[in-house]
Amino acid sequence: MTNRNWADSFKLHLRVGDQIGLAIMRGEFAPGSILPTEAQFCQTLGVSRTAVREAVRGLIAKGLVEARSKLGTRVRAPEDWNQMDPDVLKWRIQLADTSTYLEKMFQLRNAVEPAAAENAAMYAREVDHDRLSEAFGLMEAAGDDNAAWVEADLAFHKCIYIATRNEFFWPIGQLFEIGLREMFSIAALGQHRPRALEEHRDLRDAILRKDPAAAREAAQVMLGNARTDIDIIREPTGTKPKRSADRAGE
Amino acid sequence: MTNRNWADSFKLHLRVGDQIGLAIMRGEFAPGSILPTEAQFCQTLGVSRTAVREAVRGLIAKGLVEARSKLGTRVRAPEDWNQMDPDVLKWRIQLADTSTYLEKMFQLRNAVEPAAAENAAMYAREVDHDRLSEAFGLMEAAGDDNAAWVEADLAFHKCIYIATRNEFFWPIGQLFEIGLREMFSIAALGQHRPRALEEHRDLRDAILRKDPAAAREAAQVMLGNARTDIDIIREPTGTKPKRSADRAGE
DNA sequence: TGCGTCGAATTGTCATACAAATCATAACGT
DNA sequence: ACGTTATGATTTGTATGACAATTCGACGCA
Repeated sequence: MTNRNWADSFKLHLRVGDQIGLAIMRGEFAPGSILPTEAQFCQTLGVSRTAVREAVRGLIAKGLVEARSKLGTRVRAPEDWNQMDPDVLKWRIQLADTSTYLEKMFQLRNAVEPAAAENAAMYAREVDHDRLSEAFGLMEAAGDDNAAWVEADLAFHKCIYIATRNEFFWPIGQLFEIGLREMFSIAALGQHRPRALEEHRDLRDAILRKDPAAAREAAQVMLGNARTDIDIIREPTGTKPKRSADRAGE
Repeated sequence: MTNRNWADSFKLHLRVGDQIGLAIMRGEFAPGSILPTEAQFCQTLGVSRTAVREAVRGLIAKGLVEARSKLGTRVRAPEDWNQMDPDVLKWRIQLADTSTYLEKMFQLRNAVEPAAAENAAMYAREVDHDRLSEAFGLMEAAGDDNAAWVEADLAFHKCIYIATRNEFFWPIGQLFEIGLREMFSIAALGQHRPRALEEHRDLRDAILRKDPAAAREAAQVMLGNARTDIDIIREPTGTKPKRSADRAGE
């Protein structure tokens, strides 16, 4: 079920969409400008017009471009294209400077996640409690397996967002999930893990006993520490995560 | 041609996408199930396969469905489809119960908007200040023109989100903009407007003088008042939702 | 029973043709 | 000379038909 490259490798129109979308976000086609005609893309990329058109349909759906007869397909303003889209996000990560990206993501996360925890404490149902406990169990069981720990961590936070029973929180959790997963292949938070585990336990307990204030508090503590951990990573002194993403921008 | 009610989207594939997307969100096609084949849609809707395919491309881009050979196009789980997409949002609004929708939106808004104001106070550039002042000027100048006031109000808040200089805040502002605009066609003005104008002025001033704490405070005050007005709407006494629509825009 | 093979169904891609929209330009009338 | 209208050209939109790729299911065979 976790096929990620499936979208990239197969389906021609998705590959084409990837190419064009990335080119747009790279600034190769400036906002407001008209990008090459379908026919030109056909020739450039060596594919049929159908493929190009279907790719462009995807970009239209993501708000990156708008197409009108005779005028051509125009690149829309960056404020208009829908930043939460997984693909848009993926392209952004491939191009962004890692540190500022992290900074911005945490700005939003600091705003949202405590509120999400609060709402989760208020509105979570039993199935949410079960899933949250299960995810926490996976974190406990992760041991030295970094990959497992990261996955469990992400699952834990996703549970919180879903437990809010508010669909509008989901995509934000998704944003962090995608961002963090893309950015760190393996996180280097090893020495902080016992403390992080305790913080997660506090948050889980607060949600389970339906204590919104405590949940908010626990989330804030957790985020504060996570933020400093990130700052540690950003220092060139410690172990550096593999930074494969930010190179694509050059 | 089957449905003549949708005059906004000329393009056939967009109308088709609207129909199918709405049907999916209406639960007509359950998550995990396979929806009718392209050929069947062609016959049902009386359009060519091209139109259906391009419509489905849009739905794929929005995460609503995934298509694989022979298996058909499967409806993905609701957590997977990308809730921030303007169209998805629009469909949701058309189907949602208004009061719970408002409630959920404000849960998120309470979390995000004070933080956005804080960030705007810190990171706004001159062009942002100008645009914010301009939008506020439009609000002042709106007078008795309700439509103008609502538009100016939405523009004002959009300015704040953009002034954060954090792309991840944008789509959330977009969410509110779309939601409020779709929900209330044109709002009747409330007697709250003078107070609302003052609150907006406070917020603007705090951002202009780069005072994050004050900006956060001002946003919270404004949201608190808007929230209570919303609560009035939710009274089952049959009060018209239109009454407080303009307050909801804050 | 277990296995491979083949066929059918469905999406994926291609090619072509024409329709619709719209901009540029030329022709026309006043 | 100027504005208006007709015409044409260009680009996207839609339709249609064909074939490829993939995969499920059923049949036949050992």
